[in-house]
Amino acid sequence: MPAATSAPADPHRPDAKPHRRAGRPAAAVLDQAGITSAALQLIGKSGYDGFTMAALARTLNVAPSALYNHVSSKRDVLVLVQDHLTSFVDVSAFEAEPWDQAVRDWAWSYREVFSKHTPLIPVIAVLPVTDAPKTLAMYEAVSAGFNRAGFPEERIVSAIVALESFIFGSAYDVTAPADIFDSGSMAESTPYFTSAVDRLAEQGDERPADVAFSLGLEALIAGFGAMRA
Amino acid sequence: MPAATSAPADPHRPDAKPHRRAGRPAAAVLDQAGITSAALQLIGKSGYDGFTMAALARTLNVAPSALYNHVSSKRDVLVLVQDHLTSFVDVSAFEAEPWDQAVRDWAWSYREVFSKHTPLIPVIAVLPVTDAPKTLAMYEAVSAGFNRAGFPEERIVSAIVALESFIFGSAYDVTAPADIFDSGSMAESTPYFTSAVDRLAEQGDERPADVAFSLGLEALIAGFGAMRA
DNA sequence: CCCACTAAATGAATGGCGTTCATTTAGTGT
DNA sequence: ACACTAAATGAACGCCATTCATTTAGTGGG
Repeated sequence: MPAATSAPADPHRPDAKPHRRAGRPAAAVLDQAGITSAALQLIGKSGYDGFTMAALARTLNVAPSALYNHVSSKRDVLVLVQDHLTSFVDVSAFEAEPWDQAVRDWAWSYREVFSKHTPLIPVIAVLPVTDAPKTLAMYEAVSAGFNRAGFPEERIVSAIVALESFIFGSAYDVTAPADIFDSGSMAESTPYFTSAVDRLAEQGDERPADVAFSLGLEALIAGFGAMRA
Repeated sequence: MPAATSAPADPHRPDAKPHRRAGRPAAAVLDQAGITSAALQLIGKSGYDGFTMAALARTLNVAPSALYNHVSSKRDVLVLVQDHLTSFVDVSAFEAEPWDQAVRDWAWSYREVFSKHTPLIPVIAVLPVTDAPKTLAMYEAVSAGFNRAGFPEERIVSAIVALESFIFGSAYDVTAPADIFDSGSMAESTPYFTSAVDRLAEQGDERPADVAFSLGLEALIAGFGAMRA
C-alpha cells in the first residue's frame, strides 16, 4: 500500500525514504507530485466537470487504475490539489506590513486563489490540517502575524476561522451570475429588496462581489483589530 | 414539457391553473410540492449520499424517469429543497427587535438551518433569486429591516451578501471534525499555531465553531451598525 | 357518447463514473 | 539467479443521472 495523503513526506527532509525491505523498481512513472500537477493542469483546461480519474490518467499516459497505487480516492487527489493551491496564497505581508494591511492582503489573495476552485471548498472546510502540510504552514504564518501584533492568543484560531469562513463564502460570490439578484416578474412584491438592488447597480462599476467582500472584510479587520493589546 | 422550476406558481393564487387546451388527467401522483417534501425526508433519513433520483422515485412509488415530467434535473430538485428550507430561516426579529439583535437572530437561524445541508451551499450561492421565491421573500424581509434601521440603501445588498457569505462559510465549520486543527506530528514545526490551538482548547466548553461564528458575526454587526443614519 | 388530445408514468437503454482486483511487468538487493 | 516488491494493466462491477419511444388514463369539445 502506498503512502497515504494523511502521512505526507516531511518537507524538511525531502530525501527521507520510507523503510524498505527489498528492491524498489526504478521506473516509477507516477508519483503524488506528478499527479497533483497533472490534476491542476487538467482542471485548468477542462474545469471540474472534465476532471475525472479517467481523464487524469489519460493525461499521464497511464491506466485509470494505476492512479490508485499512489492515491486512495478521487477525493485524495482533490486534497493534494487543494494543499498545492494553498501555497499560492500570499502570506508575505505578515512579515512586512502592519497587521491590518497584512490581513487585508492575505484575505484578498486567499479569496482570489479559491474563487477559481470553489468545488474544493467543501473539501478544505472540513479537512484536518494534518492532511495538508502547506495549509498548515499558512496557518502558522498567519498565527505568527497575529501573535506579533498583540492579538490575544486564545482568540487567534477563532479569528482565523471566522475570516476563513467569510473568505470561502465570498469565493462563491465571485462565480455567481451578474444578474443573480434580478427579481424579474416578482419585483412588485419585493419593493425594498428590488429598490436596494437598483441602488447598488447605480453605484460605481466595481464588481459587486468585490464591494461586498471589501465591506465585510473591513468590518472584520476593524472589529478584530480592536482586540489587540 | 412541465413547468420548470424557474417559473413557479404564484403563491397568492394557488388555484391558478396553467392554460390548457385539452383535458387533463386527474390522477397526478406527482407534483413539485410532493417531490420536494419527499426529497427532504429522504435527505433526512439517508443524507446527501443516499439522495439519488432512483431512491427518491422509490419513496414516491414511481419510476425514476417519471420525476423528469416535473423536474428537469437533479439540481432542480436541490433548488426546490433549498428554497423550501429557506422558509425555515427565522426573519421575524426584523419586525420585533432592534436592528443589531434582528441581524443576530437571523444569522444564527440561517446558519443553523444550512449547517445540516452544506451540500446545498454551492447551489444556493450562485442561484438567481428568480428561481427561489421563498429565498427572495427572505431577502425582502431583511432588506426592509435594514431600511427601517436607517441603513444606507446603496449598501444594503452588499451588506447582506457579506453576511450571507460569512454564514455559508460558517455552516461548513459546524460539520468539521473536532480535531481538525490537531497538527499531530508536525506540531514542533508550527509553534505559533499549535500554541494558539492549545489555548483555544483550554477555553470554555462552547463549541469552537460557535465561538468563531459569534466572534465574526459581532464584528460584522458592529461594523455595519456604524453605517446607519 | 365517443373521439381527439394531453399530461403523466413506464421500462429499457445509454454512457459515464469511481473503484476493485487478479494478473503481469520490471527493477533490486542478496 | 532468485526472491521479493512496487507499480501498471485491463477487465470487470455497481451505481449514477438522464433520454426516449411507448403505454396509460383522464377530459373537454363535437
